[in-house]
Amino acid sequence: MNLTASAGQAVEGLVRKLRARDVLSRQEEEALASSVGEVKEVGPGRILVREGVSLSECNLLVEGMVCRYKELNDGQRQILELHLSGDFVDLHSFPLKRLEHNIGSLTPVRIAIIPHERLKRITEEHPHLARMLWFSTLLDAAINREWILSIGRRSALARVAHLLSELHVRMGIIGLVHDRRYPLPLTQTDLADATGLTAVHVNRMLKKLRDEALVTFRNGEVTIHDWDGLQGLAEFDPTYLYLERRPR
Amino acid sequence: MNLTASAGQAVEGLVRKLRARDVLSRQEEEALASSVGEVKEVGPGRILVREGVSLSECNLLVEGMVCRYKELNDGQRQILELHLSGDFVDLHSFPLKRLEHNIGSLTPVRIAIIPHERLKRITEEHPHLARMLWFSTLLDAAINREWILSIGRRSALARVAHLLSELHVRMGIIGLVHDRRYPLPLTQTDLADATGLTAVHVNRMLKKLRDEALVTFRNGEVTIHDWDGLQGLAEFDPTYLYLERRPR
DNA sequence: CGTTCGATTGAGTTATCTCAATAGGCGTGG
DNA sequence: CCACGCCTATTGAGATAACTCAATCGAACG
Repeated sequence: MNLTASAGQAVEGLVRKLRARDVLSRQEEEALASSVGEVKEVGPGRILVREGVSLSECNLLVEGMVCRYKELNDGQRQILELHLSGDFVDLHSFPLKRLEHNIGSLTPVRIAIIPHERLKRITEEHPHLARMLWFSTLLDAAINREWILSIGRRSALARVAHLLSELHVRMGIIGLVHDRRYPLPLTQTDLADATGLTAVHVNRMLKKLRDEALVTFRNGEVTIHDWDGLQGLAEFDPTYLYLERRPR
Repeated sequence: MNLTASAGQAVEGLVRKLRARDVLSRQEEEALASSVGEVKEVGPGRILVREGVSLSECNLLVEGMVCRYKELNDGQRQILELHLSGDFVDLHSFPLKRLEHNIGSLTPVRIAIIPHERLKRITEEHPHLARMLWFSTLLDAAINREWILSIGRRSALARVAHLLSELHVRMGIIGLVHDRRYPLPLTQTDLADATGLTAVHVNRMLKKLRDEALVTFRNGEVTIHDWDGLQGLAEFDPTYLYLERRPR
């Protein structure tokens, strides 16, 4: 059936992400796919979820890139996390019922909508799958914590290097790294808002990373020249991404 | 029965925390209490959970204060979150199976141990309670995100003010604020590690907050002199603590 | 009563920011 | 097809928030 096929496609990225960490049964995959409601397309630079609004459905990112962010009164923005295809961007709105931050699209995106009602049923009928979904929200929290360390204690250069390293690994998982390159449709201002720096300073750090032949970020594409050197500089250790498969 | 009584006491703080946000049935409370295994006491400055170690139980903080933290190679430390009585400190180890950061005691603490096996049973037999536990891990994530904003974009003064504000509210929930004062058994170095600053600079910021008659932190105690002024300076808005009770 | 740890303060340093100017790329409309 | 305007990237120069180093002081502790 057509609808099922597209629902299957919609959850494909998520399924791959979960399977990288644990065993997902056929029934569980079906339960996920059958939970997908509408699939919609949204342009870049749009707010997908606004802070404080009462929610009754979640957004699964099928294609494109989105970010979560908060702003201060003077207009300063802080990006809290970047999301790639397959990320269940605001799954946490299911237990929380609202978000305390915004979610915005950075590129044109395709989004699968999953009603909270369906998720509730999953927690009742598929406890193991529910635990995996729980896990995936905690993976976001682990990324949040690594960013706290990064912004709080790493130098500007290491912060940028760390972010590009994290994205390299996460892009790799979803098959978007080819020949040590991956797409990164961000401006230097976005990068600054993600690292707690200024756009001007990010520019200088990128130049330095380029000059030291570690990475290049240009024209929306990142090229890794020296992965070991980059990881070393950033003190990047991917264990916080919980990539090993679980025992059992 | 004696054991039940002490288990009831052990989960009391958590129960209060959950009840501040949703309805918790008698059976659910019992299910929680009956999940408590050992209750143990640990001295200050000890590591309760070490990063990377495979885990099969969680720690519920009954009394005292603990923190999660990470360190860089050069010894710089970043505190990721502070936990108070009633916090289910490493509930996230249930889905994650290991942590990517350390958990250390800041004071003498009393800890209730809850085996993962019991939690698994809760997810199978008490889906609503399981969702509340999920919620409580996401509350930590919300705090993490607010810290990212704070460290990334607030001034040093506002960062310290924000942290003292957050703790004021959280201490209030568990009944530890009396007469605009609450206990805070941290050194200025700890505060620095939580805010991504230097101990020296934290000292100066504390002096400034004192001089401006906003807050005083001295002898392990915080006194709020001007709550509105403090909140204003910090741009502190407690909605990220999800304190409203859920509809239904 | 010496030792240690945390708090405090001064003085000089530096990483990062701010302001500002220039240049490149790209879309739109004449 | 060119010209204009806008957005992003780049670079220089000067400003400043936060850091480092270092000395003093007080309280706790054995």
